Amino acid sequence: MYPQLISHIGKYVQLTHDEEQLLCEYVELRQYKKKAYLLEAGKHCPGNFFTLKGVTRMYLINDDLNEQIVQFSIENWWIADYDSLLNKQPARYYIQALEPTEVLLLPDKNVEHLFDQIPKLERYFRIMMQRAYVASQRRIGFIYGMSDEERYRHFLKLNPEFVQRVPQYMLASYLGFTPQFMSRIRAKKV
Amino acid sequence: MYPQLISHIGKYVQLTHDEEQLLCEYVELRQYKKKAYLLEAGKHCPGNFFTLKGVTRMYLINDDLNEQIVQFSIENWWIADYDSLLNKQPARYYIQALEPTEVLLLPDKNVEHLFDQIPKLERYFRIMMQRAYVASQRRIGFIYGMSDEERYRHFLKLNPEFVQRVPQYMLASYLGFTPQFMSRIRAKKV
DNA sequence: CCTAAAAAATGAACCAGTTTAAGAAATTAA
DNA sequence: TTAATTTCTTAAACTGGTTCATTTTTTAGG
Repeated sequence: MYPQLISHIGKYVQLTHDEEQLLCEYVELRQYKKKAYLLEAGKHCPGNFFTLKGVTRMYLINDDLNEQIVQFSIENWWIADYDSLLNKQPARYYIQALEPTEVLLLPDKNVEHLFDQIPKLERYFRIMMQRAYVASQRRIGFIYGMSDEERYRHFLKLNPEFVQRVPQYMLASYLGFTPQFMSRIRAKKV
Repeated sequence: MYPQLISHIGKYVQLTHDEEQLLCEYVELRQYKKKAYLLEAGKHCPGNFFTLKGVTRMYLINDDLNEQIVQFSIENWWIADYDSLLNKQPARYYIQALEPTEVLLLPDKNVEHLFDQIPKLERYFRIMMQRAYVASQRRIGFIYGMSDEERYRHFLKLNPEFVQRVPQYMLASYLGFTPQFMSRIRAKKV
């Protein structure tokens, strides 16, 4: 049993004890060292990862051969290349552990069969997808509505823990500007 | 019965005739003149809109008091302020008809009861949310991976119909730059 | 069909953020 | 504990895209 997962799901839908049991048999515990890859571009995404402990980043290599981070995940977040899962195609993204990391993998294989057995899980994942979508829409709003500097300060205010856990140049990549520019902003802070 | 909706759903899940019937009783046909609002910021989003005919834009007013378009919808797309729906809070966005537009409203009220009666609908909307999320993630990738000019040309190539149907300054707003800059790009095309 | 209003185009001055380059500081591995 | 590597900082020159002001074209309605 994985109480951390069960309790997260419990915030959205009420599973019976049997359903919890069934789900926990279905998921798979995986551990990664720092810098290890949960997923590499070109491979098929094996399923949906729930972070128990640690931090990961999801990124792609863009046309200029730079790494562009699209998302981080920390404890109690789901992360996956949903494009790869939905359209059964090779992943575009890398997912990499930035600390020693422990995740639960919900394999995509037969997942619809699992959902047939536990329809409440389908609701749970509908809500997770909706939340992810809303977060992503908000991010687009921030990108267009704020200057890079405002967006940096805003991110800092909302996610102070984060800044301790990931190197600054990765934050710069996530926020869409250069480490040099970030350094300039930080120097200004006085 | 609304065959256009039923056939769209049919691409993802198989409903029985009774289920189709039940769903169609649940949705509500609405018609809007050009420039009419399906939703205004500050009000609660009444539910999920499925476009039968026409075009709408979804936008917010940013800190500089400019309209920032976050999304368009055309035939067979769902559109809503999912943040408002999910968190039962007033909408941040406006949704406005750009042509005479006909939509089906799936009211949010009791929608979970409807999903209990037709669990396959929950799967359908999970998939819709996942698709929307993927699209939104891709858009963030484009924003960071391409210059404004590249993004404009890329959008044109993928959505040629669109350019005929919406004024250019709205496209510029959606793509995140000024109408003046867009004009410059277009002039260059020779 | 004509006019007022809305949308699109143009040009010049300007600025937020990039690029390039070099060095300093902090981590990591051995 | 040192060498190697990764991360952070600083500064000057540069550029993609904005702003402001004006003109031209298109659209809608009486």
